[in-house]
Amino acid sequence: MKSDAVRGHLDGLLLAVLEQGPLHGYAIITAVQRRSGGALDLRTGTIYPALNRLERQGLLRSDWESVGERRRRAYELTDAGRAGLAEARASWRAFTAAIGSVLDPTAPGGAG
Amino acid sequence: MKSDAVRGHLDGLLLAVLEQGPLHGYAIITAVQRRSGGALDLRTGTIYPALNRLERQGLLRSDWESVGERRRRAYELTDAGRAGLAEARASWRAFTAAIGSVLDPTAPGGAG
DNA sequence: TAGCTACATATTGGCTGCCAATATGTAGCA
DNA sequence: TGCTACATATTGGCAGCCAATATGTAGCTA
Repeated sequence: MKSDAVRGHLDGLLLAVLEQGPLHGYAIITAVQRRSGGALDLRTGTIYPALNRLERQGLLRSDWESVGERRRRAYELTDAGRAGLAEARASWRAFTAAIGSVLDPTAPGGAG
Repeated sequence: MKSDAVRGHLDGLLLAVLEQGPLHGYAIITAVQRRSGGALDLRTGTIYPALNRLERQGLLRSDWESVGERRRRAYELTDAGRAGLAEARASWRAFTAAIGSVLDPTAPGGAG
Protein backbone atom coordinates (compact mmCIF):
# COMPACT_ATOMS: atom_id res chain seq x y z
CA MET A 1 0.00 0.00 0.00
CA LYS A 2 1.44 3.32 -1.00
CA SER A 3 2.47 5.90 1.52
CA ASP A 4 -0.18 8.43 2.43
CA ALA A 5 -2.95 5.96 1.68
CA VAL A 6 -4.76 6.42 4.98
CA ARG A 7 -5.05 10.16 4.46
CA GLY A 8 -8.44 11.28 5.61
CA HIS A 9 -9.23 8.00 7.34
CA LEU A 10 -6.63 7.86 10.04
CA ASP A 11 -8.84 8.90 12.92
CA GLY A 12 -11.32 6.17 12.14
CA LEU A 13 -8.57 3.57 12.05
CA LEU A 14 -7.26 4.62 15.43
CA LEU A 15 -10.69 4.70 17.00
CA ALA A 16 -11.53 1.33 15.48
CA VAL A 17 -8.57 -0.57 16.89
CA LEU A 18 -9.33 0.89 20.30
CA GLU A 19 -12.91 -0.30 20.22
CA GLN A 20 -12.16 -3.62 21.89
CA GLY A 21 -10.04 -2.14 24.64
CA PRO A 22 -7.14 0.16 25.51
CA LEU A 23 -3.90 -0.02 23.59
CA HIS A 24 -0.71 2.04 23.60
CA GLY A 25 0.75 3.65 20.50
CA TYR A 26 3.20 0.98 19.54
CA ALA A 27 0.53 -1.70 19.94
CA ILE A 28 -1.85 0.33 17.79
CA ILE A 29 0.66 0.23 14.96
CA THR A 30 0.96 -3.54 15.11
CA ALA A 31 -2.80 -3.95 15.53
CA VAL A 32 -3.46 -1.93 12.38
CA GLN A 33 -0.81 -3.93 10.56
CA ARG A 34 -2.29 -7.23 11.66
CA ARG A 35 -5.90 -6.33 10.94
CA SER A 36 -5.06 -5.02 7.49
CA GLY A 37 -3.10 -8.13 6.62
CA GLY A 38 0.11 -6.13 6.53
CA ALA A 39 -1.20 -3.60 4.02
CA LEU A 40 -1.21 -0.63 6.38
CA ASP A 41 1.99 0.40 8.07
CA LEU A 42 1.50 3.55 10.13
CA ARG A 43 4.50 5.52 11.33
CA THR A 44 5.15 7.00 14.70
CA GLY A 45 5.24 10.45 13.15
CA THR A 46 1.73 9.72 12.03
CA ILE A 47 0.02 8.23 15.03
CA TYR A 48 1.51 9.97 18.05
CA PRO A 49 0.44 13.43 16.99
CA ALA A 50 -2.91 11.98 15.93
CA LEU A 51 -3.49 10.25 19.26
CA ASN A 52 -2.60 13.45 21.01
CA ARG A 53 -5.04 15.39 18.91
CA LEU A 54 -7.82 12.88 19.45
CA GLU A 55 -7.28 13.14 23.17
CA ARG A 56 -7.42 16.92 23.05
CA GLN A 57 -10.65 16.59 21.10
CA GLY A 58 -12.05 14.37 23.82
CA LEU A 59 -12.39 11.23 21.70
CA LEU A 60 -9.70 9.40 23.65
CA ARG A 61 -8.35 9.40 27.17
CA SER A 62 -4.98 8.06 28.20
CA ASP A 63 -3.17 6.64 31.19
CA TRP A 64 0.50 6.01 31.68
CA GLU A 65 1.36 2.50 32.70
CA SER A 66 4.66 0.94 33.68
CA VAL A 67 6.17 -2.32 32.48
CA GLY A 68 9.34 -2.68 34.46
CA GLU A 69 11.21 0.52 33.86
CA ARG A 70 9.35 1.23 30.64
CA ARG A 71 6.53 3.72 30.41
CA ARG A 72 3.77 3.45 27.90
CA ARG A 73 0.65 5.43 27.35
CA ALA A 74 -2.54 3.42 27.01
CA TYR A 75 -5.36 5.08 25.12
CA GLU A 76 -9.02 4.21 25.39
CA LEU A 77 -12.19 5.44 23.78
CA THR A 78 -14.42 7.94 25.53
CA ASP A 79 -18.15 8.07 24.85
CA ALA A 80 -17.46 10.82 22.37
CA GLY A 81 -14.85 8.53 20.83
CA ARG A 82 -17.40 5.78 20.40
CA ALA A 83 -19.72 8.26 18.72
CA GLY A 84 -16.83 9.46 16.58
CA LEU A 85 -16.13 5.90 15.52
CA ALA A 86 -19.72 5.41 14.43
CA GLU A 87 -19.46 8.63 12.47
CA ALA A 88 -16.18 7.60 10.90
CA ARG A 89 -17.73 4.34 9.79
CA ALA A 90 -20.72 6.10 8.29
CA SER A 91 -18.55 8.51 6.36
CA TRP A 92 -16.30 5.68 5.23
CA ARG A 93 -19.32 3.93 3.76
CA ALA A 94 -20.46 7.14 2.09
CA PHE A 95 -16.99 7.67 0.74
CA THR A 96 -16.59 4.18 -0.71
CA ALA A 97 -20.10 4.34 -2.16
CA ALA A 98 -19.33 7.65 -3.87
CA ILE A 99 -15.97 6.71 -5.32
CA GLY A 100 -17.09 3.16 -6.04
CA SER A 101 -20.14 4.29 -7.96
CA VAL A 102 -17.94 6.24 -10.33
CA LEU A 103 -14.96 3.91 -10.49
CA ASP A 104 -16.70 0.60 -10.52
CA PRO A 105 -20.43 1.02 -11.17
CA THR A 106 -21.06 -2.71 -11.56
CA ALA A 107 -19.55 -3.63 -8.22
CA PRO A 108 -21.66 -3.93 -5.06
CA GLY A 109 -21.79 -0.50 -3.51
CA GLY A 110 -21.84 1.09 -6.92
CA ALA A 111 -24.84 3.06 -8.12
CA GLY A 112 -25.57 0.59 -10.92
CA MET B 1 -18.66 14.86 0.78
CA LYS B 2 -15.86 16.87 2.26
CA SER B 3 -13.37 18.70 0.13
CA ASP B 4 -10.25 16.74 -0.74
CA ALA B 5 -12.12 13.45 -0.52
CA VAL B 6 -10.95 12.12 -3.86
CA ARG B 7 -7.30 12.58 -2.96
CA GLY B 8 -5.32 9.66 -4.25
CA HIS B 9 -8.19 8.36 -6.39
CA LEU B 10 -8.68 11.13 -8.89
CA ASP B 11 -6.94 9.48 -11.81
CA GLY B 12 -9.11 6.41 -11.50
CA LEU B 13 -12.26 8.52 -11.49
CA LEU B 14 -11.26 10.37 -14.62
CA LEU B 15 -10.29 7.20 -16.45
CA ALA B 16 -13.51 5.51 -15.35
CA VAL B 17 -15.88 8.15 -16.72
CA LEU B 18 -14.01 8.06 -20.01
CA GLU B 19 -14.40 4.32 -20.34
CA GLN B 20 -17.65 4.50 -22.28
CA GLY B 21 -16.44 7.16 -24.68
CA PRO B 22 -14.78 10.56 -25.06
CA LEU B 23 -15.81 13.49 -22.89
CA HIS B 24 -14.52 17.00 -22.46
CA GLY B 25 -13.53 18.47 -19.10
CA TYR B 26 -16.74 20.19 -18.24
CA ALA B 27 -18.73 17.07 -19.11
CA ILE B 28 -16.42 14.97 -16.96
CA ILE B 29 -17.29 17.10 -13.96
CA THR B 30 -21.01 16.60 -14.49
CA ALA B 31 -20.54 12.91 -15.25
CA VAL B 32 -18.72 12.38 -11.97
CA GLN B 33 -21.39 14.34 -10.15
CA ARG B 34 -24.17 12.32 -11.69
CA ARG B 35 -22.57 8.93 -11.20
CA SER B 36 -21.77 9.67 -7.57
CA GLY B 37 -25.30 10.84 -6.87
CA GLY B 38 -24.08 14.38 -6.31
CA ALA B 39 -21.53 13.38 -3.68
CA LEU B 40 -18.44 14.23 -5.70
CA ASP B 41 -18.00 17.73 -7.01
CA LEU B 42 -14.66 18.13 -8.77
CA ARG B 43 -13.30 21.59 -9.49
CA THR B 44 -11.70 22.88 -12.64
CA GLY B 45 -8.50 23.53 -10.73
CA THR B 46 -8.55 19.83 -9.97
CA ILE B 47 -9.37 18.18 -13.25
CA TYR B 48 -7.76 20.30 -15.95
CA PRO B 49 -4.24 19.87 -14.64
CA ALA B 50 -5.00 16.20 -14.00
CA LEU B 51 -6.27 15.60 -17.54
CA ASN B 52 -3.21 17.33 -18.86
CA ARG B 53 -0.96 15.16 -16.78
CA LEU B 54 -2.75 11.97 -17.80
CA GLU B 55 -2.32 12.92 -21.42
CA ARG B 56 1.38 13.58 -20.91
CA GLN B 57 1.59 10.17 -19.27
CA GLY B 58 -0.02 8.62 -22.30
CA LEU B 59 -3.18 7.40 -20.58
CA LEU B 60 -5.38 9.84 -22.48
CA ARG B 61 -5.37 11.50 -25.84
CA SER B 62 -7.33 14.61 -26.74
CA ASP B 63 -8.86 16.36 -29.72
CA TRP B 64 -10.24 19.86 -29.97
CA GLU B 65 -13.76 20.05 -31.28
CA SER B 66 -15.91 23.02 -32.12
CA VAL B 67 -19.50 23.67 -31.15
CA GLY B 68 -20.40 26.89 -32.91
CA GLU B 69 -17.74 29.30 -31.81
CA ARG B 70 -16.93 27.32 -28.71
CA ARG B 71 -13.90 25.10 -28.44
CA ARG B 72 -13.76 22.08 -26.22
CA ARG B 73 -11.20 19.41 -25.71
CA ALA B 74 -12.49 15.85 -25.85
CA TYR B 75 -10.41 13.27 -24.04
CA GLU B 76 -10.44 9.57 -24.68
CA LEU B 77 -8.68 6.58 -23.21
CA THR B 78 -5.62 5.13 -24.87
CA ASP B 79 -4.74 1.46 -24.50
CA ALA B 80 -2.42 2.47 -21.69
CA GLY B 81 -5.35 4.35 -20.19
CA ARG B 82 -7.49 1.24 -20.25
CA ALA B 83 -4.71 -0.66 -18.53
CA GLY B 84 -4.36 2.19 -16.04
CA LEU B 85 -8.04 2.01 -15.29
CA ALA B 86 -7.83 -1.69 -14.55
CA GLU B 87 -4.91 -0.96 -12.27
CA ALA B 88 -6.76 1.86 -10.55
CA ARG B 89 -9.69 -0.47 -9.91
CA ALA B 90 -7.44 -3.14 -8.48
CA SER B 91 -5.73 -0.73 -6.16
CA TRP B 92 -9.08 0.76 -5.14
CA ARG B 93 -10.24 -2.70 -4.11
CA ALA B 94 -7.00 -3.32 -2.23
CA PHE B 95 -7.36 0.03 -0.55
CA THR B 96 -10.96 -0.46 0.56
CA ALA B 97 -10.16 -3.98 1.73
CA ALA B 98 -7.25 -2.71 3.82
CA ILE B 99 -9.03 0.21 5.45
CA GLY B 100 -12.28 -1.70 5.71
CA SER B 101 -10.68 -4.63 7.47
CA VAL B 102 -9.46 -2.31 10.18
CA LEU B 103 -12.39 0.07 10.37
CA ASP B 104 -15.23 -2.35 9.95
CA PRO B 105 -14.03 -5.94 10.33
CA THR B 106 -17.54 -7.41 10.30
CA ALA B 107 -18.50 -5.81 6.99
CA PRO B 108 -18.05 -7.62 3.68
CA GLY B 109 -14.53 -6.90 2.52
CA GLY B 110 -13.30 -6.93 6.08
CA ALA B 111 -10.80 -9.52 7.29
CA GLY B 112 -13.32 -11.04 9.70
C1' DT C 1 -27.27 46.77 -23.71
C1' DA C 2 -26.61 45.35 -19.39
C1' DG C 3 -26.97 41.47 -16.51
C1' DC C 4 -27.62 36.80 -15.55
C1' DT C 5 -26.76 31.88 -16.17
C1' DA C 6 -24.77 27.95 -18.43
C1' DC C 7 -21.04 26.30 -20.97
C1' DA C 8 -15.92 25.84 -21.37
C1' DT C 9 -10.77 25.99 -20.36
C1' DA C 10 -6.73 27.39 -17.72
C1' DT C 11 -3.44 28.87 -13.97
C1' DT C 12 -1.72 30.24 -9.39
C1' DG C 13 -1.17 29.96 -4.67
C1' DG C 14 -2.38 27.87 -0.37
C1' DC C 15 -3.18 24.50 2.93
C1' DT C 16 -4.10 19.90 4.99
C1' DG C 17 -2.30 16.04 6.78
C1' DC C 18 0.58 12.13 6.48
C1' DC C 19 5.31 10.67 6.34
C1' DA C 20 10.58 10.41 6.64
C1' DA C 21 14.04 11.44 9.45
C1' DT C 22 15.73 12.02 13.73
C1' DA C 23 16.23 11.85 18.82
C1' DT C 24 15.92 9.43 23.15
C1' DG C 25 15.52 5.68 26.24
C1' DT C 26 14.63 0.63 28.27
C1' DA C 27 15.50 -4.34 27.88
C1' DG C 28 17.12 -8.84 26.34
C1' DC C 29 20.37 -11.57 23.83
C1' DA C 30 24.75 -12.96 21.54
C1' DT D 1 29.71 -3.97 22.33
C1' DG D 2 26.18 -4.30 19.13
C1' DC D 3 21.90 -5.78 17.53
C1' DT D 4 16.89 -6.04 17.73
C1' DA D 5 12.47 -5.21 19.81
C1' DC D 6 9.89 -2.20 22.49
C1' DA D 7 8.29 2.63 23.29
C1' DT D 8 7.38 7.77 22.73
C1' DA D 9 8.05 12.28 20.62
C1' DT D 10 9.10 16.20 17.35
C1' DT D 11 10.43 18.60 13.08
C1' DG D 12 10.39 19.60 8.39
C1' DG D 13 8.94 18.30 3.80
C1' DC D 14 5.83 17.85 0.24
C1' DA D 15 2.15 15.64 -2.64
C1' DG D 16 -2.01 16.74 -4.29
C1' DC D 17 -6.41 18.71 -4.26
C1' DC D 18 -8.93 22.97 -3.94
C1' DA D 19 -10.30 28.07 -3.86
C1' DA D 20 -9.83 31.93 -6.27
C1' DT D 21 -9.24 34.11 -10.33
C1' DA D 22 -9.07 35.04 -15.35
C1' DT D 23 -10.98 34.66 -19.93
C1' DG D 24 -14.27 33.82 -23.42
C1' DT D 25 -18.81 32.08 -26.03
C1' DA D 26 -23.85 31.90 -26.12
C1' DG D 27 -28.71 32.38 -25.00
C1' DC D 28 -32.26 34.65 -22.46
C1' DT D 29 -34.59 38.64 -20.31
C1' DA D 30 -35.98 43.16 -19.38
